[in-house]
Amino acid sequence: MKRVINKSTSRSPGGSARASSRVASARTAASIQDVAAEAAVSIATVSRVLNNPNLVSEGTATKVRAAIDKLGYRPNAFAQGLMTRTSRVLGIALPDIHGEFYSQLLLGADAEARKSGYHLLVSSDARAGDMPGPNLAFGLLDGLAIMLTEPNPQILKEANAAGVPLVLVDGDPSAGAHDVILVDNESGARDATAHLLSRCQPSHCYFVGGPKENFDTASRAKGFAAVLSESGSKPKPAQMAFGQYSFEWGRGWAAGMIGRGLLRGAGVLAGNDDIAYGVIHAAREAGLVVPDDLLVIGFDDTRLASLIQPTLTTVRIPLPEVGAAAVRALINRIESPDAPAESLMLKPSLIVRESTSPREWRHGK
Amino acid sequence: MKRVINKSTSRSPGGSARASSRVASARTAASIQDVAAEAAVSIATVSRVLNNPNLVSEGTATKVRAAIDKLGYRPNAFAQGLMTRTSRVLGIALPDIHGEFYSQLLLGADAEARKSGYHLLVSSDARAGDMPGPNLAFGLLDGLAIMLTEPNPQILKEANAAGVPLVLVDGDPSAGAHDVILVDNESGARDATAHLLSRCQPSHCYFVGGPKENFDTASRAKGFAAVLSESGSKPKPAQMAFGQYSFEWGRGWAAGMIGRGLLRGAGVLAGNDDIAYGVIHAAREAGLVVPDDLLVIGFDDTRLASLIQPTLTTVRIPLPEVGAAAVRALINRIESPDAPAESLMLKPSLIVRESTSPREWRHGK
DNA sequence: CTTGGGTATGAAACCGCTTTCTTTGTCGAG
DNA sequence: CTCGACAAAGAAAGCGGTTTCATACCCAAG
Repeated sequence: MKRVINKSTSRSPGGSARASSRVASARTAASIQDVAAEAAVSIATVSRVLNNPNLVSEGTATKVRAAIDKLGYRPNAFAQGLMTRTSRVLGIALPDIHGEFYSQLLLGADAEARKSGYHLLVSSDARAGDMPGPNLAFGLLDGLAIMLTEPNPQILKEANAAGVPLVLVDGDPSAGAHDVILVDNESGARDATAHLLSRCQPSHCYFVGGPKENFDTASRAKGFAAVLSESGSKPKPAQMAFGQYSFEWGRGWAAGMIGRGLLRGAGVLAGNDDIAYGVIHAAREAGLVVPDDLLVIGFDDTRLASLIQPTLTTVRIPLPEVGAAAVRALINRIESPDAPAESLMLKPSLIVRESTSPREWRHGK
Repeated sequence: MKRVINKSTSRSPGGSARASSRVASARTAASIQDVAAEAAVSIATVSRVLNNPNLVSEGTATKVRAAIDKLGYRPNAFAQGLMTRTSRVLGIALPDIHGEFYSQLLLGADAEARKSGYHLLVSSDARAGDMPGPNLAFGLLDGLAIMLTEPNPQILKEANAAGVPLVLVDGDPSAGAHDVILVDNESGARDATAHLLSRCQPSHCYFVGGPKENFDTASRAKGFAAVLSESGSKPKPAQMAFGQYSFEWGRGWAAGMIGRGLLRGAGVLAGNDDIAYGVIHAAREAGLVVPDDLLVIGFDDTRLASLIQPTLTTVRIPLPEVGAAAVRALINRIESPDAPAESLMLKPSLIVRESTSPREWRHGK
C-alpha cells in the first residue's frame, strides 16, 4: 500500500522518480510504458494491439492484453488527443439550458452522440460578455453545435477562429458556409393557420407571438400571414401582435382583445404554448369557452399542452430529432471535412386536440 | 490563401513538412513554437508569459503578447492537459436528461461551473450495458457528479477505477467515502404532511408515491408516515400507495379510492406533481372540487404546479442549488483531494397554493 | 545458396506544452 | 575590482501516446 508522497505538492515536475525505474508501479495510473514492460514488448506493439490488432501476432496480442487487464491500463486521453487531434467530444451551445424545450433537444443529441461513441459538452451561452476566460472548451471539442435564438455573430466568430467544425441549429438563416439544421416553423405555422381557417373567418384570425427579433417568431408570423394572404384576406396589423414568450403576455393580450369584444368566434395562433395558455386563461376569466367561442392553437407541444383543459392543439417541434440531426451532421462534417455544407429542414406537425374542436365538430365527425 | 493538401488523407503522420521549417505557417493552428519564433524568444518564455507573467520582464512579455495576438495563438488543450493533468471539464451523469426536472439541475450546475471556469460534460447514463465503449469520457474529466435514482454500483465502480473525484447527488445514502449532495425529502414530506394535518384528519391522509425502490419515494413516504405517527395515528397500509411517477398512476389510484368513497374530505400527498395532477383530474371527473372536498399536495414544484387550476400546493426542490452545490463540492474536492468527505443536505420548501386552500380558509384568513 | 517479399517487432521521431536546470547578465556590497 | 545574490531567458527533459522507418526473420522462388 505504498503511497506516492510526490504528488502532495500538486505540481510535481515530469519524470524524475518515475522515469528512473519501472520497478514498483506507483499509484499513478499505469501508462503504456508499464504495459509494455509487463508484457515484455515495445510500446509500439501495445499501441498496435489497441489500434491495429491485425498487425500483431495472436500470441503477443494475448500477452499484451493480459498485461493491460492486470494493470488496469487505460490510454491517457490527453496524449491520445495530442496525437490524433481528436477527443470524441462534441460541444452544444444552447441559448439557455433550462426548460423542457431545450432538454428535449439535449435528449436527442445525447442519444445520437453516444450511439456514435461521442460525448456531449453542454453550455448555456447566456453569458456573452461575462468572464473573459475561454467560454467554450474549444480546443477540446471535435465539433460544435450552436443554437442561436437571436443573431449573435460573436460566438460564431470565436468558434470559427478556433477552427472547430460547426453546425447551426434552428437559427441564423443567413449563415452561409455552415451546415444547418432548421425547423420549418413557417410550414408549421401554415398548417396551423390553415386549420384555423377551416373553422373560422380569415378576418377573425390572430397571431400572438413572442419577440419580433426572434428567428422563430418571425417565421411563424410569416407562415401565418402567408396563408391568410393566400386565402384572399391579407392580415391587418391588428391581427398580429408581438410580445414575450410568456403566459402573462398571452393573457394580457387576450384580455385586451376581449375587452374590445374582438375574440368571440375568433381563432388564435399563439407563438408558443405558454402564450396559448395565457389566452385560454383570459378567455375563461371572461366567460368564453375555448373550443366553442374561441379557437386556440399553441406552438411547441410542451407537456403543458396535453395536460391543460381543454387540451391544446399545437404545433409539435421534433426536438429530439433536431438534436439528433445536429449531432449527426456534426459527425458527418468531422468525418468528411470537405463535403459541401448541408442544410436539413425538419417539419413540425400539427397536433389537433380539444382547443380547436368545438362540440359541433366533435359530433359532426 | 494556401491550403494544406496534406490533411486529405486524414492520417498524416507527425512532423515531416511541419518540423522542417517554420517558414510559411500552414493552416494548422499556430503552436507555441510559432509564437516563440515570431517573438524571437524561447517557447519557455511564451509559456511563462501565459502562466507566470511575473517571471518575465515587461518588455518581452509585451512582445510575446503581440505575437500571440498576431498569430491568434491558443494553447493546445491536449498538450496542456498532458502536462497539467487537468482539463477543467466536469462530468455530470443524470439518470435521464429529459424533463424539466433535470434540466433545472443542469442549469444550476452549468452556471456554477462556468463561474469557476469549468465546463460541463453531461450524459444520461440510461444505457447500463449498451455499448462496450467507454461510457463516460473518464480520463478527460477532472471530476464527476453522479445522480443515481436507483442503486447502481456499476457506474460507481467504473468511476472509482478511473480515479476521478466523485460527488454523489441525491442518491445512495450508503455511499461511504464520497461527497454527497442530498435533498431532504423527508423533511419536505414532513412539512407537507403537517400542512395537511392542519386541515384534515390523520386517518384521512394519504400518500401516493412513485416506485417503492426509488430513493426519493422512500424518504418522502418516510416523512409522511413519521408525521402521522407522531400525531398519534400511525398510517394504515391502505393510506400509502406506490406506483409510478405519472399522471396516469395518480389518476387511476384516485379514481379507485373515490369509487370506494374514501377521498371526500381527505388530504393527499402525492409523490410528485404529475401524480398530484392525476389525482386532481380524477377528482374533477368524479365531481369533487379540489380545494374544498379534497386537499392535494404535489412534489417538485414543476412549472405545471403554478399553471394548472387549482394551482398546486407543492414541495419545491431547490434543483438549481443542488446542481450548483454538486459542482462546488466537486471543485472543492479537486482542489483539496485529501479533505474529508462532506455531505450537504438541502432543504425543500413547501409552496402553498390553491389546492390546499379551501374557500373557507381563504376567507377566514 | 542467394534473393525478394511478407510479417512481426522495435527504435525513434514527433504532438505541443510545462517546468526544472543552466546560463548569462546586472548590481550593490565588501 | 571581485564576488555572490538575483532577475531574465534559454535548453532540454519529459507527459503518454501514434506512426514512420528500419530491422530481423521466415520462406518460397530463381
